Amino acid sequence: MMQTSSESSFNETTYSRVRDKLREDILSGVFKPGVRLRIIDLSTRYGVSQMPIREALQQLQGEGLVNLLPQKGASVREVDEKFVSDMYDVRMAIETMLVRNGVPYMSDHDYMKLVEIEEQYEQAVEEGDVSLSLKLNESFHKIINGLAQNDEAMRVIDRHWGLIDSLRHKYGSSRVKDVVNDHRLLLHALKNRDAEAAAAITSDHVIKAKDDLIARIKTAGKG
Amino acid sequence: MMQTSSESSFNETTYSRVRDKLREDILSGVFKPGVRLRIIDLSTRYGVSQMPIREALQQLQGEGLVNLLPQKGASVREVDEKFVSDMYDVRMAIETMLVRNGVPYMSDHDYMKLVEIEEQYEQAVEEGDVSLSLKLNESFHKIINGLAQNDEAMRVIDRHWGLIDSLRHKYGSSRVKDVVNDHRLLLHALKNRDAEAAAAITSDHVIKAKDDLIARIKTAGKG
DNA sequence: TAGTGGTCTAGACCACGGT
DNA sequence: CCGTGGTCTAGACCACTAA
Repeated sequence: MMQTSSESSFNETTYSRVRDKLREDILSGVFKPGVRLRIIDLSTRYGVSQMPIREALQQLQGEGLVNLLPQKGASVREVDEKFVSDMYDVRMAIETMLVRNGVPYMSDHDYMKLVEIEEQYEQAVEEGDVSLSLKLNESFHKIINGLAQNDEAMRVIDRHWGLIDSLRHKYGSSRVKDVVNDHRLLLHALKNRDAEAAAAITSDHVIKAKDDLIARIKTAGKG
Repeated sequence: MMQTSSESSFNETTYSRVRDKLREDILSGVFKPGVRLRIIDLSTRYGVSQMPIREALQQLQGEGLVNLLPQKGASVREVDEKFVSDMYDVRMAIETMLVRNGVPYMSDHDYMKLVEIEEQYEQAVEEGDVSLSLKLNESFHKIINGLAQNDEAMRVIDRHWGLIDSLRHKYGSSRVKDVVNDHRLLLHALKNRDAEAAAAITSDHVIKAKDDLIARIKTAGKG
């Protein structure tokens, strides 16, 4: 059997393809939190031998999506309330730092871009386009986080966020109105180049998002 | 050839052994930042075949110690001034959050343990035992960071810290006196269960440590 | 168009857990 | 003490690079 011959995507290895597909399968709920991931099963599922599967699992462990125990096997990361809370606290800490450090580097062009995205975001909210609004919201925060040019910090919050983000899609949000308000406050602080105010608003914003998601998970669990 | 037969350490796989040895070799300077890591070389060096080496490299990439490019190979992570600065900013953000969240959970026993470690620390400093003082300093901060019980946050700051820590050993510190003072201030805030004061002191403490290390790297580079 | 070196497969090895 | 399934080895395969 040839290895990567058939329809070989350019500059893409087998393990990276498996990793991306497996990540997608986990985040879309094909493999739910806690389930065992048997290498042989995955091997037949993705049509490759065992080693590329293992490499993919190693990498997904690095992303926090998978638990991997020597001689024991792999399982999808459990996400409980505490995990969600801990992750949001990490995000809060880092985003607050990033906005505080980033404000001095913000150009007028950056600011105008933010205003533009916020307008599109509010329109998407108005029209009830949940998918688009989540995407625009992500762009909004990504631009702000990027101002400080701290690649390590960006990697930390990008890396372990997949599972949380899938929960946000699943449970939605009950505070879109409030989010819009937070964004406007933040834009106002940014316009004034007020780093401390922007940091305080960001901190508050993330904590409210955390409390909202956890509340929704709780009620869903009871329902 | 048997695989893990000779002197098989209990419950330890080949890749984990290679990973630990390779990490040690990187942090101790056997493989310096930027150097290429050839799988075949490592394969002969550690006396195993190529796959365990690759798995070890995948994991070390997850720890940020190694860069890994598909079809290109691996290299030891470059550490420049910006990397050090970025990592310290991440640490500052997370430790500040941890101490703020942790203070309400601190028991009297925790506090007494901290006082005890600080006494040992100051004595080690007095005696000029650098290795011991670094170790005690680590214990001190680990206890404080652990109060909030945020495993994810702990993982983030533990994970990518190896390279920075090796720099601290290499370049030392010019502010041991100042560190002792910071610790005492911090203990005082903790005694009063003043989370905000403790957070402010922590933030300041980490930033000073960053500036000190970077200054030392700079002067060493010029010297 | 070699040569170098990363990647994949197949099968053997063996740790662990249930019988 | 056997079955299941994770792990390792050897060698083949092939992507990239330098002439």
